Amino acid sequence: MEGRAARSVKKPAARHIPEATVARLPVYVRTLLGLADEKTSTISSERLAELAGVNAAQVRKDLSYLGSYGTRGVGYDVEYLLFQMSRELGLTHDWPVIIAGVGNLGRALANYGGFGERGFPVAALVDADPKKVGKAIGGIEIRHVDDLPDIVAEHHAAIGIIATPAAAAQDVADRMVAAGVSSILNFAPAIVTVPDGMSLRKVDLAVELQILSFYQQRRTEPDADRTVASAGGEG
Amino acid sequence: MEGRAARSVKKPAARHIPEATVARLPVYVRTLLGLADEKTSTISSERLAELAGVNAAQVRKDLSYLGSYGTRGVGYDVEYLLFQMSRELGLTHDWPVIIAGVGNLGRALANYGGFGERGFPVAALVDADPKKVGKAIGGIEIRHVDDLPDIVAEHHAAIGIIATPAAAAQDVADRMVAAGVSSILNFAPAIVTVPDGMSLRKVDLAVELQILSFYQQRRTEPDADRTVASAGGEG
DNA sequence: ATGTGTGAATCGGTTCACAGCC
DNA sequence: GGCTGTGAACCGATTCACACAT
Repeated sequence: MEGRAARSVKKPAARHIPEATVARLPVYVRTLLGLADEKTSTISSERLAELAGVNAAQVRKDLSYLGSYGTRGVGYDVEYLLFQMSRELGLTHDWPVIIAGVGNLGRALANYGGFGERGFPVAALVDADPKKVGKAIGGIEIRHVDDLPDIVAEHHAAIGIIATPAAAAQDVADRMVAAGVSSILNFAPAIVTVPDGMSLRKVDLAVELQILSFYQQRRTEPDADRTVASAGGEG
Repeated sequence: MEGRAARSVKKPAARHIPEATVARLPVYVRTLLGLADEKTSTISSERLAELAGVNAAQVRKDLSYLGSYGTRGVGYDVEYLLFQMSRELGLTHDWPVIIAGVGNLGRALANYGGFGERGFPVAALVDADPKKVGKAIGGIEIRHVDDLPDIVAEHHAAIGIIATPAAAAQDVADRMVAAGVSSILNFAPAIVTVPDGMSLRKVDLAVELQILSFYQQRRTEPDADRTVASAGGEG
């Protein structure tokens, strides 16, 4: 860690914030928003840690990457911290997103209002099926995936959401990238790759359940003896 | 999420699988299923790594936690590996899940057919609002959250999905645990805690977008940051 | 010759513990 | 006294590199 600037040559790049910390910042923001509502003006790392479900030292270290925004002996100013974190996360303005794939999952995501409420309005829906084009879901018209370049330009969209079947995911990702999208959230159960410099995150709902299933399995079947009432095939 | 030792003396961790490995197993399974379809009979760690989007050494190490299922100089037998991994993950039978909260998100998840297709049929929907009780979504009747104990017993459900508003999440989690659920997937934008020995995973869609927003922000807004000069120091 | 299985090295991240400031 | 900010210790996970099996 190069906390203090040395006389040696150093990259002028902006502070590097560990990825794990970045992933927690939104949780802190959410927590602070709740606190701001109830007029709490300052908060200690200990209390924030408790509310955010992490360790207090973690909170302090995480916040220290943003700068020294706390006051020793006092804590952090809620409003100020919120402002700094929102700015850092780029939450000072909306980010229109484009959802590709209007099958079950895409429809579900389009109908789910939670994106818009939290600063990520769904700007457009695209699908490869001409029969779906022209229809609308949740008030947003479905357009053809070939129009992606226009749509991206039109809405200044930088973030794309992939909700297509697995087989189409990589192709759609490529088209999104070509159209100018540089951040992708992939819900399709497939590995997609993007060029260097782009961001890619994935959420696979079934995988989450399978992970739970692993531990559940171990809990209910301590020694491969008791089987849950079901098909029970065992080799 | 620690495996409890059986009655024997402390078993020296012969079977402990790192959490990070567990999280990748479902991806391997998915990949292998695709390979099995196209009649590939054996696969090398290198090829599997490529398809699963990870490093080859990682694949070998991960698989070695399950046992020595590969053949040196040859690779892994796809079918056999698939069988072993499915068994380990508890995917040899279905796991009925219960979704709590029938707002936008819950409706979206209930309508999304992907859970059932992949071994996690939605056994029941519950909500606290009496006006919603009795209605159905995606063919599944909505029942009152007070009935959770009955519903859990009835369906032998071990996994619960929380899709309520943030404010209700902890209460619902507590009720699920009391009703006998021991694995929870939380979609509500709130921190929930469960007793030791239970599993809890969270998926926050807005948080995923906010993480993307962070990197997007840095990409679009070049430096705009003060210089790191030796005179500055901190504070 | 090929590709697994695994100790050893490495890396990133978490937690500890305390110096420094209010 | 109270609480932040951060080096240092620690811990888990990833990657390397090579012995070993086929």
